[in-house]
Amino acid sequence: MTNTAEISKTGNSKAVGGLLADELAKLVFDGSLVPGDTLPPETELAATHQISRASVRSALQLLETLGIVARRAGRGTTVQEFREWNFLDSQVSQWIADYAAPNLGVLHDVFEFRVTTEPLIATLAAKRATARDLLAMEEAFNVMEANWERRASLGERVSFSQADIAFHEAIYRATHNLVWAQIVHILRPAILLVIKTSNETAEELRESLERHRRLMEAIRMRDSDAAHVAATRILSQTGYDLGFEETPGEKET
Amino acid sequence: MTNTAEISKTGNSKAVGGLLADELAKLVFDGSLVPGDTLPPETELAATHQISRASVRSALQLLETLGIVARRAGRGTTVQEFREWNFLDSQVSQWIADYAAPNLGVLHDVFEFRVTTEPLIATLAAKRATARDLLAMEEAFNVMEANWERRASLGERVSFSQADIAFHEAIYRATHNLVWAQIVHILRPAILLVIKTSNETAEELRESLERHRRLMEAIRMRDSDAAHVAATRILSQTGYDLGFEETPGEKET
DNA sequence: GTGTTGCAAATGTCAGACAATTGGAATAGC
DNA sequence: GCTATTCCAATTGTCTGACATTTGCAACAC
Repeated sequence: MTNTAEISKTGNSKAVGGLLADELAKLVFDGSLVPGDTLPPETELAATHQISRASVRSALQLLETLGIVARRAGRGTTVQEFREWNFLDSQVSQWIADYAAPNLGVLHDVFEFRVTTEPLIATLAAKRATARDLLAMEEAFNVMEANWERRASLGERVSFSQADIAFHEAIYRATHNLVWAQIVHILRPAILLVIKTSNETAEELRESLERHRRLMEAIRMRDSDAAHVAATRILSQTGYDLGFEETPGEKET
Repeated sequence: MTNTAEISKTGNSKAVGGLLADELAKLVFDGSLVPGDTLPPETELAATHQISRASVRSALQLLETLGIVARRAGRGTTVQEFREWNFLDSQVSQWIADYAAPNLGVLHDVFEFRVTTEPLIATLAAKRATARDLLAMEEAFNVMEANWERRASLGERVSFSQADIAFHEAIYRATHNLVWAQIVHILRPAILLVIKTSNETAEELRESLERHRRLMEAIRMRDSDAAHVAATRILSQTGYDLGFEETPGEKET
Protein backbone atom coordinates (compact mmCIF):
# COMPACT_ATOMS: atom_id res chain seq x y z
CA MET A 1 0.00 0.00 0.00
CA THR A 2 1.11 3.59 0.40
CA ASN A 3 2.40 3.21 -3.08
CA THR A 4 2.58 6.93 -3.64
CA ALA A 5 3.62 8.24 -6.99
CA GLU A 6 7.21 8.96 -6.18
CA ILE A 7 8.04 8.37 -9.80
CA SER A 8 5.82 10.08 -12.34
CA LYS A 9 8.62 12.04 -13.96
CA THR A 10 7.10 11.72 -17.35
CA GLY A 11 3.88 10.75 -15.67
CA ASN A 12 1.83 10.39 -18.77
CA SER A 13 -1.17 8.11 -18.68
CA LYS A 14 -3.58 7.47 -15.92
CA ALA A 15 -1.84 5.22 -13.50
CA VAL A 16 -0.96 1.56 -13.42
CA GLY A 17 -0.75 0.97 -17.13
CA GLY A 18 1.06 4.25 -17.68
CA LEU A 19 3.79 3.47 -15.18
CA LEU A 20 4.57 0.14 -16.80
CA ALA A 21 4.58 1.79 -20.23
CA ASP A 22 7.06 4.35 -18.94
CA GLU A 23 9.27 1.68 -17.48
CA LEU A 24 9.28 -0.38 -20.65
CA ALA A 25 9.85 2.73 -22.77
CA LYS A 26 12.88 3.57 -20.68
CA LEU A 27 14.33 0.12 -21.34
CA VAL A 28 13.83 0.59 -25.05
CA PHE A 29 15.05 4.15 -25.35
CA ASP A 30 18.16 3.72 -23.22
CA GLY A 31 19.20 0.71 -25.26
CA SER A 32 18.54 -2.05 -22.75
CA LEU A 33 16.15 -3.50 -25.30
CA VAL A 34 17.06 -3.33 -28.96
CA PRO A 35 14.94 -3.92 -32.06
CA GLY A 36 14.21 -7.61 -32.43
CA ASP A 37 14.29 -8.33 -28.72
CA THR A 38 11.29 -10.06 -27.22
CA LEU A 39 9.62 -8.68 -24.14
CA PRO A 40 8.49 -10.94 -21.30
CA PRO A 41 5.02 -12.46 -21.76
CA GLU A 42 2.05 -10.55 -20.45
CA THR A 43 1.49 -13.03 -17.66
CA GLU A 44 5.06 -12.67 -16.47
CA LEU A 45 4.95 -8.87 -16.56
CA ALA A 46 1.72 -9.01 -14.59
CA ALA A 47 3.31 -11.27 -11.99
CA THR A 48 6.57 -9.36 -11.60
CA HIS A 49 4.83 -6.01 -11.33
CA GLN A 50 1.96 -7.22 -9.19
CA ILE A 51 -0.65 -5.83 -11.55
CA SER A 52 -3.40 -7.43 -13.55
CA ARG A 53 -2.88 -8.67 -17.05
CA ALA A 54 -5.43 -6.13 -18.27
CA SER A 55 -3.19 -3.31 -17.10
CA VAL A 56 -0.19 -4.93 -18.73
CA ARG A 57 -2.11 -5.14 -21.98
CA SER A 58 -3.02 -1.48 -21.64
CA ALA A 59 0.65 -0.54 -21.42
CA LEU A 60 1.63 -2.78 -24.30
CA GLN A 61 -1.14 -1.47 -26.50
CA LEU A 62 0.14 2.07 -25.95
CA LEU A 63 3.62 1.05 -27.02
CA GLU A 64 2.15 -0.79 -29.98
CA THR A 65 0.10 2.21 -31.11
CA LEU A 66 3.27 4.29 -31.01
CA GLY A 67 5.03 1.76 -33.24
CA ILE A 68 7.65 0.87 -30.65
CA VAL A 69 6.68 -2.77 -30.28
CA ALA A 70 4.74 -5.28 -32.33
CA ARG A 71 2.56 -7.99 -30.86
CA ARG A 72 1.59 -11.24 -32.51
CA ALA A 73 -0.51 -14.00 -31.06
CA GLY A 74 1.65 -16.97 -30.28
CA ARG A 75 4.89 -15.11 -30.88
CA GLY A 76 5.00 -12.50 -28.18
CA THR A 77 5.87 -8.83 -28.10
CA THR A 78 8.99 -7.69 -29.96
CA VAL A 79 10.72 -4.34 -30.25
CA GLN A 80 10.20 -2.77 -33.66
CA GLU A 81 12.93 -1.44 -35.92
CA PHE A 82 13.79 2.19 -35.30
CA ARG A 83 12.22 3.35 -38.55
CA GLU A 84 8.86 2.00 -37.41
CA TRP A 85 8.81 4.13 -34.29
CA ASN A 86 6.20 6.81 -34.53
CA PHE A 87 8.47 9.32 -32.91
CA LEU A 88 6.57 12.25 -34.32
CA ASP A 89 4.37 11.89 -31.27
CA SER A 90 4.66 14.08 -28.22
CA GLN A 91 4.83 11.09 -25.90
CA VAL A 92 7.60 9.47 -27.89
CA SER A 93 9.37 12.79 -28.27
CA GLN A 94 9.23 13.15 -24.51
CA TRP A 95 10.64 9.69 -23.95
CA ILE A 96 13.49 10.43 -26.31
CA ALA A 97 14.28 13.63 -24.45
CA ASP A 98 14.09 11.87 -21.09
CA TYR A 99 15.81 8.57 -21.72
CA ALA A 100 17.75 8.82 -24.96
CA ALA A 101 18.84 12.42 -24.45
CA PRO A 102 22.13 13.09 -26.22
CA ASN A 103 21.89 9.98 -28.26
CA LEU A 104 21.92 9.02 -31.89
CA GLY A 105 21.50 11.61 -34.57
CA VAL A 106 18.18 12.76 -33.22
CA LEU A 107 19.60 16.01 -31.93
CA HIS A 108 21.28 16.68 -35.26
CA ASP A 109 18.27 15.73 -37.33
CA VAL A 110 15.90 17.89 -35.33
CA PHE A 111 18.30 20.80 -35.61
CA GLU A 112 18.67 20.29 -39.33
CA PHE A 113 14.92 20.22 -39.64
CA ARG A 114 14.75 23.58 -37.91
CA VAL A 115 17.51 25.05 -40.03
CA THR A 116 15.66 24.03 -43.14
CA THR A 117 12.20 25.10 -42.13
CA GLU A 118 12.29 27.97 -39.67
CA PRO A 119 13.38 30.65 -42.13
CA LEU A 120 10.37 29.72 -44.25
CA ILE A 121 8.19 29.55 -41.17
CA ALA A 122 9.31 33.06 -40.31
CA THR A 123 8.48 34.20 -43.83
CA LEU A 124 4.98 32.78 -43.59
CA ALA A 125 4.54 34.17 -40.09
CA ALA A 126 5.49 37.64 -41.26
CA LYS A 127 2.69 37.49 -43.80
CA ARG A 128 0.01 36.11 -41.51
CA ALA A 129 0.73 36.92 -37.88
CA THR A 130 -2.26 38.34 -36.06
CA ALA A 131 -2.17 40.63 -33.05
CA ARG A 132 -2.70 37.63 -30.85
CA ASP A 133 0.30 35.89 -32.39
CA LEU A 134 2.45 38.97 -31.81
CA LEU A 135 1.31 39.05 -28.21
CA ALA A 136 2.37 35.44 -27.66
CA MET A 137 5.77 36.19 -29.17
CA GLU A 138 6.21 39.33 -27.11
CA GLU A 139 5.28 37.63 -23.88
CA ALA A 140 7.81 34.89 -24.52
CA PHE A 141 10.41 37.46 -25.44
CA ASN A 142 9.81 39.40 -22.25
CA VAL A 143 10.39 36.29 -20.19
CA MET A 144 13.62 35.68 -22.05
CA GLU A 145 14.67 39.24 -21.35
CA ALA A 146 13.79 38.94 -17.69
CA ASN A 147 15.87 35.79 -17.36
CA TRP A 148 18.84 37.08 -19.26
CA GLU A 149 20.37 39.30 -16.59
CA ARG A 150 20.27 36.55 -14.00
CA ARG A 151 22.27 34.40 -16.34
CA ALA A 152 24.90 33.37 -13.82
CA SER A 153 23.34 30.17 -12.57
CA LEU A 154 22.63 27.33 -14.91
CA GLY A 155 19.17 26.96 -13.46
CA GLU A 156 18.16 30.35 -14.76
CA ARG A 157 19.12 29.29 -18.23
CA VAL A 158 16.40 26.70 -18.07
CA SER A 159 13.84 29.46 -17.68
CA PHE A 160 15.49 31.24 -20.57
CA SER A 161 15.22 28.09 -22.69
CA GLN A 162 11.59 27.55 -21.75
CA ALA A 163 10.78 31.03 -22.97
CA ASP A 164 13.00 30.50 -25.99
CA ILE A 165 10.97 27.56 -27.22
CA ALA A 166 7.72 29.34 -26.44
CA PHE A 167 8.96 32.11 -28.73
CA HIS A 168 9.65 29.72 -31.59
CA GLU A 169 6.40 27.87 -30.94
CA ALA A 170 4.49 31.14 -31.31
CA ILE A 171 6.10 31.67 -34.70
CA TYR A 172 5.14 28.22 -35.90
CA ARG A 173 1.58 28.83 -34.78
CA ALA A 174 1.52 32.20 -36.51
CA THR A 175 1.56 30.39 -39.84
CA HIS A 176 -2.01 29.30 -39.08
CA ASN A 177 -1.25 26.02 -40.79
CA LEU A 178 -2.39 22.83 -39.07
CA VAL A 179 0.63 20.84 -40.14
CA TRP A 180 3.15 23.30 -38.77
CA ALA A 181 1.21 23.75 -35.55
CA GLN A 182 1.16 20.00 -35.01
CA ILE A 183 4.81 19.58 -35.82
CA VAL A 184 6.00 22.13 -33.33
CA HIS A 185 3.71 20.68 -30.70
CA ILE A 186 5.04 17.20 -31.32
CA LEU A 187 8.70 18.13 -31.55
CA ARG A 188 8.52 20.41 -28.54
CA PRO A 189 10.49 18.15 -26.16
CA ALA A 190 13.11 17.46 -28.79
CA ILE A 191 13.42 21.13 -29.74
CA LEU A 192 13.65 22.04 -26.08
CA LEU A 193 16.55 19.63 -25.82
CA VAL A 194 18.26 21.33 -28.74
CA ILE A 195 17.69 24.78 -27.31
CA LYS A 196 18.81 23.85 -23.82
CA THR A 197 22.00 22.26 -25.11
CA SER A 198 22.66 25.30 -27.24
CA ASN A 199 21.97 27.83 -24.51
CA GLU A 200 24.06 25.98 -21.97
CA THR A 201 27.15 26.14 -24.12
CA ALA A 202 26.55 29.64 -25.45
CA GLU A 203 28.93 32.16 -23.98
CA GLU A 204 26.65 35.10 -24.29
CA LEU A 205 22.87 35.15 -24.24
CA ARG A 206 22.57 38.88 -24.82
CA GLU A 207 23.33 38.54 -28.50
CA SER A 208 20.84 35.70 -28.76
CA LEU A 209 18.26 37.97 -27.23
CA GLU A 210 19.03 40.69 -29.74
CA ARG A 211 18.67 38.28 -32.67
CA HIS A 212 15.30 37.16 -31.39
CA ARG A 213 14.20 40.76 -31.03
CA ARG A 214 15.06 41.45 -34.64
CA LEU A 215 13.07 38.46 -35.79
CA MET A 216 10.09 39.56 -33.76
CA GLU A 217 10.27 43.08 -35.16
CA ALA A 218 10.53 41.79 -38.72
CA ILE A 219 7.40 39.70 -38.28
CA ARG A 220 5.60 42.61 -36.69
CA MET A 221 6.50 44.83 -39.66
CA ARG A 222 5.37 42.10 -42.06
CA ASP A 223 8.86 42.18 -43.57
CA SER A 224 9.12 38.63 -44.94
CA ASP A 225 12.65 38.97 -46.23
CA ALA A 226 13.99 40.44 -43.01
CA ALA A 227 12.25 37.66 -41.08
CA HIS A 228 13.91 35.07 -43.27
CA VAL A 229 17.33 36.59 -42.64
CA ALA A 230 16.75 36.97 -38.91
CA ALA A 231 15.62 33.36 -38.52
CA THR A 232 18.59 32.12 -40.51
CA ARG A 233 20.97 34.00 -38.23
CA ILE A 234 19.40 32.60 -35.09
CA LEU A 235 19.72 29.06 -36.37
CA SER A 236 23.25 29.69 -37.57
CA GLN A 237 24.31 30.72 -34.10
CA THR A 238 22.48 27.76 -32.58
CA GLY A 239 24.33 25.46 -34.94
CA TYR A 240 27.62 26.99 -33.87
CA ASP A 241 26.78 26.54 -30.20
CA LEU A 242 25.92 22.92 -30.88
CA GLY A 243 29.10 22.37 -32.84
CA PHE A 244 27.33 21.67 -36.10
CA GLU A 245 28.50 24.77 -37.96
CA GLU A 246 31.87 26.43 -38.23
CA THR A 247 31.17 30.11 -38.50
CA PRO A 248 28.75 31.64 -36.06
CA GLY A 249 27.57 34.69 -37.98
CA GLU A 250 29.77 35.35 -40.94
CA LYS A 251 27.35 37.77 -42.53
CA GLU A 252 26.82 39.72 -39.33
CA THR A 253 26.21 43.29 -40.33
CA MET B 1 10.68 -8.15 -46.60
CA THR B 2 9.70 -4.57 -46.74
CA ASN B 3 6.28 -5.54 -47.96
CA THR B 4 3.82 -5.23 -45.15
CA ALA B 5 0.22 -6.27 -45.05
CA GLU B 6 -1.22 -5.64 -48.45
CA ILE B 7 -4.83 -5.80 -47.43
CA SER B 8 -6.65 -4.06 -44.65
CA LYS B 9 -5.13 -0.69 -45.34
CA THR B 10 -7.80 1.08 -43.40
CA GLY B 11 -8.60 -1.91 -41.27
CA ASN B 12 -5.78 -1.25 -38.91
CA SER B 13 -5.70 -3.25 -35.74
CA LYS B 14 -6.16 -6.92 -35.31
CA ALA B 15 -9.85 -7.45 -35.43
CA VAL B 16 -12.70 -6.76 -33.09
CA GLY B 17 -11.29 -3.74 -31.35
CA GLY B 18 -10.01 -2.30 -34.60
CA LEU B 19 -13.38 -2.49 -36.30
CA LEU B 20 -15.10 -0.57 -33.54
CA ALA B 21 -12.30 1.99 -33.57
CA ASP B 22 -12.78 2.44 -37.30
CA GLU B 23 -16.51 2.83 -36.88
CA LEU B 24 -16.18 5.41 -34.13
CA ALA B 25 -13.48 7.24 -36.05
CA LYS B 26 -15.79 7.48 -39.02
CA LEU B 27 -18.46 9.09 -36.86
CA VAL B 28 -15.98 11.63 -35.59
CA PHE B 29 -14.29 12.45 -38.88
CA ASP B 30 -17.47 12.79 -40.90
CA GLY B 31 -18.90 15.17 -38.37
CA SER B 32 -21.55 12.96 -36.80
CA LEU B 33 -19.76 13.49 -33.53
CA VAL B 34 -18.28 16.88 -32.78
CA PRO B 35 -15.81 17.98 -30.10
CA GLY B 36 -17.51 17.99 -26.73
CA ASP B 37 -19.93 15.21 -27.57
CA THR B 38 -20.04 12.25 -25.24
CA LEU B 39 -19.80 8.72 -26.61
CA PRO B 40 -22.04 5.94 -25.34
CA PRO B 41 -20.75 4.18 -22.21
CA GLU B 42 -18.50 1.19 -22.65
CA THR B 43 -21.19 -1.20 -21.46
CA GLU B 44 -23.64 0.15 -24.02
CA LEU B 45 -21.13 -0.05 -26.86
CA ALA B 46 -20.37 -3.61 -25.83
CA ALA B 47 -24.06 -4.50 -25.85
CA THR B 48 -24.95 -2.82 -29.15
CA HIS B 49 -21.95 -4.30 -30.95
CA GLN B 50 -22.15 -7.71 -29.34
CA ILE B 51 -18.55 -7.63 -28.19
CA SER B 52 -16.95 -7.71 -24.79
CA ARG B 53 -16.21 -4.62 -22.81
CA ALA B 54 -12.51 -5.45 -23.01
CA SER B 55 -12.62 -5.07 -26.77
CA VAL B 56 -14.54 -1.84 -26.46
CA ARG B 57 -11.89 -0.52 -24.12
CA SER B 58 -9.23 -1.54 -26.62
CA ALA B 59 -10.87 0.55 -29.31
CA LEU B 60 -11.38 3.52 -27.01
CA GLN B 61 -7.81 3.40 -25.80
CA LEU B 62 -6.60 3.61 -29.38
CA LEU B 63 -8.71 6.69 -30.00
CA GLU B 64 -7.47 8.15 -26.73
CA THR B 65 -3.82 7.58 -27.61
CA LEU B 66 -4.41 9.39 -30.88
CA GLY B 67 -5.87 12.35 -29.00
CA ILE B 68 -9.29 12.04 -30.59
CA VAL B 69 -11.20 11.33 -27.42
CA ALA B 70 -10.59 11.83 -23.72
CA ARG B 71 -11.79 9.45 -21.04
CA ARG B 72 -12.41 10.24 -17.42
CA ALA B 73 -13.65 7.92 -14.76
CA GLY B 74 -17.18 8.75 -13.78
CA ARG B 75 -17.68 11.19 -16.61
CA GLY B 76 -17.44 9.13 -19.77
CA THR B 77 -15.66 9.44 -23.10
CA THR B 78 -15.82 12.79 -24.89
CA VAL B 79 -14.56 13.93 -28.28
CA GLN B 80 -11.53 16.18 -27.99
CA GLU B 81 -11.10 19.59 -29.57
CA PHE B 82 -9.65 19.48 -33.06
CA ARG B 83 -6.33 20.94 -32.00
CA GLU B 84 -5.81 18.01 -29.63
CA TRP B 85 -6.05 15.45 -32.40
CA ASN B 86 -2.73 13.85 -33.05
CA PHE B 87 -3.33 13.89 -36.76
CA LEU B 88 0.36 13.64 -37.57
CA ASP B 89 -0.16 9.92 -37.25
CA SER B 90 -0.54 7.61 -40.20
CA GLN B 91 -3.71 6.08 -38.80
CA VAL B 92 -5.31 9.46 -38.25
CA SER B 93 -4.06 10.67 -41.60
CA GLN B 94 -5.70 7.63 -43.16
CA TRP B 95 -8.99 8.28 -41.39
CA ILE B 96 -8.95 11.87 -42.59
CA ALA B 97 -8.36 10.73 -46.15
CA ASP B 98 -11.11 8.10 -45.90
CA TYR B 99 -13.84 9.85 -43.99
CA ALA B 100 -13.15 13.57 -44.01
CA ALA B 101 -11.85 13.63 -47.57
CA PRO B 102 -12.45 17.03 -49.17
CA ASN B 103 -13.16 18.64 -45.89
CA LEU B 104 -11.83 21.52 -43.85
CA GLY B 105 -8.59 23.17 -44.77
CA VAL B 106 -6.66 19.97 -44.41
CA LEU B 107 -6.14 19.61 -48.12
CA HIS B 108 -4.97 23.19 -48.40
CA ASP B 109 -2.71 23.01 -45.39
CA VAL B 110 -1.04 19.82 -46.51
CA PHE B 111 -0.49 21.29 -49.94
CA GLU B 112 0.93 24.48 -48.47
CA PHE B 113 3.24 22.40 -46.35
CA ARG B 114 4.51 20.67 -49.46
CA VAL B 115 4.92 23.93 -51.36
CA THR B 116 6.99 25.30 -48.52
CA THR B 117 9.15 22.30 -47.90
CA GLU B 118 9.59 20.20 -51.01
CA PRO B 119 11.93 22.59 -52.85
CA LEU B 120 14.21 22.45 -49.83
CA ILE B 121 13.78 18.71 -49.59
CA ALA B 122 14.84 18.46 -53.22
CA THR B 123 17.87 20.61 -52.48
CA LEU B 124 18.91 18.36 -49.60
CA ALA B 125 18.20 15.25 -51.64
CA ALA B 126 20.41 16.48 -54.47
CA LYS B 127 23.28 16.75 -52.02
CA ARG B 128 22.81 13.41 -50.31
CA ALA B 129 20.97 10.95 -52.54
CA THR B 130 22.64 7.57 -52.70
CA ALA B 131 22.44 5.09 -55.54
CA ARG B 132 19.71 3.28 -53.66
CA ASP B 133 17.70 6.48 -53.38
CA LEU B 134 18.06 7.11 -57.10
CA LEU B 135 16.89 3.59 -57.78
CA ALA B 136 13.75 4.09 -55.73
CA MET B 137 13.02 7.32 -57.58
CA GLU B 138 13.62 5.73 -60.96
CA GLU B 139 11.41 2.75 -60.23
CA ALA B 140 8.58 5.03 -59.20
CA PHE B 141 9.13 7.17 -62.28
CA ASN B 142 9.02 4.15 -64.55
CA VAL B 143 5.67 3.13 -63.12
CA MET B 144 4.38 6.64 -63.70
CA GLU B 145 5.60 6.47 -67.28
CA ALA B 146 4.01 3.09 -67.84
CA ASN B 147 0.67 4.36 -66.56
CA TRP B 148 0.70 7.59 -68.48
CA GLU B 149 -0.22 6.31 -71.92
CA ARG B 150 -3.23 4.42 -70.61
CA ARG B 151 -4.51 7.63 -69.17
CA ALA B 152 -8.01 7.36 -70.57
CA SER B 153 -9.73 5.68 -67.67
CA LEU B 154 -9.82 7.28 -64.29
CA GLY B 155 -8.79 4.04 -62.67
CA GLU B 156 -5.45 4.15 -64.40
CA ARG B 157 -4.81 7.55 -62.91
CA VAL B 158 -4.90 5.94 -59.50
CA SER B 159 -1.90 3.82 -60.45
CA PHE B 160 -0.24 6.97 -61.73
CA SER B 161 -0.92 8.71 -58.42
CA GLN B 162 0.37 5.77 -56.41
CA ALA B 163 3.64 5.95 -58.30
CA ASP B 164 3.59 9.74 -58.02
CA ILE B 165 3.59 9.67 -54.24
CA ALA B 166 6.20 6.90 -54.18
CA PHE B 167 8.39 9.24 -56.20
CA HIS B 168 8.00 12.10 -53.76
CA GLU B 169 8.41 9.72 -50.83
CA ALA B 170 11.75 8.59 -52.23
CA ILE B 171 12.92 12.18 -52.36
CA TYR B 172 11.96 12.80 -48.75
CA ARG B 173 13.84 9.67 -47.74
CA ALA B 174 16.87 10.74 -49.74
CA THR B 175 17.46 13.51 -47.22
CA HIS B 176 18.47 10.78 -44.75
CA ASN B 177 16.88 12.82 -42.02
CA LEU B 178 14.66 11.03 -39.53
CA VAL B 179 12.22 13.88 -39.19
CA TRP B 180 11.58 14.19 -42.90
CA ALA B 181 11.30 10.44 -43.34
CA GLN B 182 8.71 10.27 -40.57
CA ILE B 183 6.74 13.21 -41.88
CA VAL B 184 6.34 11.80 -45.35
CA HIS B 185 5.38 8.44 -43.89
CA ILE B 186 2.77 10.01 -41.68
CA LEU B 187 1.35 12.39 -44.23
CA ARG B 188 1.29 9.76 -46.95
CA PRO B 189 -2.50 9.29 -47.03
CA ALA B 190 -3.10 13.03 -46.98
CA ILE B 191 -0.50 13.67 -49.68
CA LEU B 192 -1.99 10.87 -51.74
CA LEU B 193 -5.32 12.65 -51.49
CA VAL B 194 -3.72 15.87 -52.71
CA ILE B 195 -2.00 14.13 -55.59
CA LYS B 196 -5.06 12.15 -56.63
CA THR B 197 -7.23 15.24 -56.61
CA SER B 198 -4.63 17.09 -58.62
CA ASN B 199 -4.08 14.33 -61.16
CA GLU B 200 -7.79 13.77 -61.67
CA THR B 201 -8.37 17.36 -62.69
CA ALA B 202 -5.15 17.75 -64.65
CA GLU B 203 -5.77 17.86 -68.37
CA GLU B 204 -2.44 16.47 -69.35
CA LEU B 205 -0.23 14.10 -67.41
CA ARG B 206 2.56 14.08 -69.97
CA GLU B 207 3.85 17.46 -68.87
CA SER B 208 3.68 16.34 -65.25
CA LEU B 209 5.80 13.37 -66.19
CA GLU B 210 8.36 15.61 -67.86
CA ARG B 211 8.60 17.85 -64.81
CA HIS B 212 9.19 14.85 -62.58
CA ARG B 213 11.89 13.62 -64.94
CA ARG B 214 13.71 16.92 -64.70
CA LEU B 215 13.60 16.82 -60.93
CA MET B 216 14.99 13.31 -60.92
CA GLU B 217 17.79 14.25 -63.28
CA ALA B 218 18.69 17.31 -61.21
CA ILE B 219 19.00 15.18 -58.08
CA ARG B 220 21.04 12.60 -59.94
CA MET B 221 23.45 15.30 -61.14
CA ARG B 222 23.66 16.70 -57.62
CA ASP B 223 22.46 20.03 -58.98
CA SER B 224 20.81 21.54 -55.89
CA ASP B 225 19.65 24.70 -57.60
CA ALA B 226 18.07 22.87 -60.52
CA ALA B 227 16.36 20.51 -58.09
CA HIS B 228 14.93 23.46 -56.20
CA VAL B 229 13.56 24.96 -59.39
CA ALA B 230 12.16 21.66 -60.64
CA ALA B 231 10.38 20.93 -57.36
CA THR B 232 8.92 24.42 -57.30
CA ARG B 233 7.50 23.95 -60.78
CA ILE B 234 5.90 20.63 -59.92
CA LEU B 235 4.19 22.11 -56.89
CA SER B 236 3.16 25.19 -58.85
CA GLN B 237 1.35 23.02 -61.37
CA THR B 238 -0.21 20.95 -58.61
CA GLY B 239 -1.48 24.13 -56.99
CA TYR B 240 -3.02 25.19 -60.28
CA ASP B 241 -4.72 21.83 -60.72
CA LEU B 242 -6.11 22.12 -57.21
CA GLY B 243 -7.27 25.67 -57.79
CA PHE B 244 -4.96 27.18 -55.21
CA GLU B 245 -2.76 29.10 -57.64
CA GLU B 246 -3.50 31.27 -60.64
CA THR B 247 -0.66 30.70 -63.04
CA PRO B 248 0.27 27.11 -63.82
CA GLY B 249 3.84 27.44 -65.04
CA GLU B 250 4.62 30.93 -66.11
CA LYS B 251 8.31 30.20 -66.48
CA GLU B 252 7.73 27.07 -68.50
CA THR B 253 10.66 26.71 -70.83
C1' DG C 1 -28.28 30.14 1.36
C1' DT C 2 -24.36 27.23 2.15
C1' DG C 3 -21.74 23.31 3.11
C1' DT C 4 -21.91 18.26 3.63
C1' DT C 5 -23.25 13.73 2.63
C1' DG C 6 -24.78 10.16 -0.15
C1' DC C 7 -25.78 8.06 -4.51
C1' DA C 8 -25.77 6.79 -9.31
C1' DA C 9 -23.07 6.51 -13.47
C1' DA C 10 -19.00 5.68 -15.79
C1' DT C 11 -14.29 4.39 -16.31
C1' DG C 12 -10.23 1.78 -14.05
C1' DT C 13 -8.60 -2.53 -12.30
C1' DC C 14 -8.72 -7.22 -11.09
C1' DA C 15 -9.28 -12.40 -11.66
C1' DG C 16 -10.06 -16.53 -14.30
C1' DA C 17 -11.21 -18.93 -18.31
C1' DC C 18 -11.30 -20.05 -23.11
C1' DA C 19 -10.30 -19.03 -28.23
C1' DA C 20 -7.02 -18.12 -31.93
C1' DT C 21 -2.53 -17.95 -33.69
C1' DT C 22 2.15 -19.23 -34.18
C1' DG C 23 6.30 -21.94 -34.51
C1' DG C 24 8.49 -25.98 -33.64
C1' DA C 25 8.71 -30.72 -32.21
C1' DA C 26 7.15 -35.28 -32.75
C1' DT C 27 5.45 -38.40 -35.99
C1' DA C 28 4.19 -40.78 -40.24
C1' DG C 29 5.04 -41.76 -45.04
C1' DC C 30 8.10 -42.54 -48.92
C1' DG D 1 17.43 -40.12 -45.00
C1' DC D 2 14.22 -36.74 -46.30
C1' DT D 3 9.75 -34.61 -46.57
C1' DA D 4 5.13 -33.75 -45.25
C1' DT D 5 1.74 -33.94 -41.73
C1' DT D 6 0.04 -33.79 -37.15
C1' DC D 7 0.22 -32.39 -32.64
C1' DC D 8 1.41 -29.40 -28.88
C1' DA D 9 3.13 -25.79 -25.94
C1' DA D 10 3.51 -20.83 -25.64
C1' DT D 11 1.55 -16.39 -26.21
C1' DT D 12 -1.61 -12.96 -27.42
C1' DG D 13 -6.77 -12.05 -28.27
C1' DT D 14 -11.33 -12.17 -26.37
C1' DC D 15 -14.93 -13.08 -23.14
C1' DT D 16 -17.29 -12.89 -18.59
C1' DG D 17 -18.15 -11.16 -14.08
C1' DA D 18 -16.92 -8.66 -10.25
C1' DC D 19 -15.19 -4.86 -7.51
C1' DA D 20 -12.58 -0.21 -6.93
C1' DT D 21 -12.24 4.60 -7.97
C1' DT D 22 -13.62 8.84 -9.71
C1' DT D 23 -16.99 12.27 -10.87
C1' DG D 24 -21.06 15.22 -10.87
C1' DC D 25 -25.20 16.13 -8.83
C1' DA D 26 -29.02 15.90 -5.92
C1' DA D 27 -30.77 15.51 -1.39
C1' DC D 28 -30.08 16.91 3.07
C1' DA D 29 -28.59 19.28 7.38
C1' DC D 30 -27.56 23.58 9.44
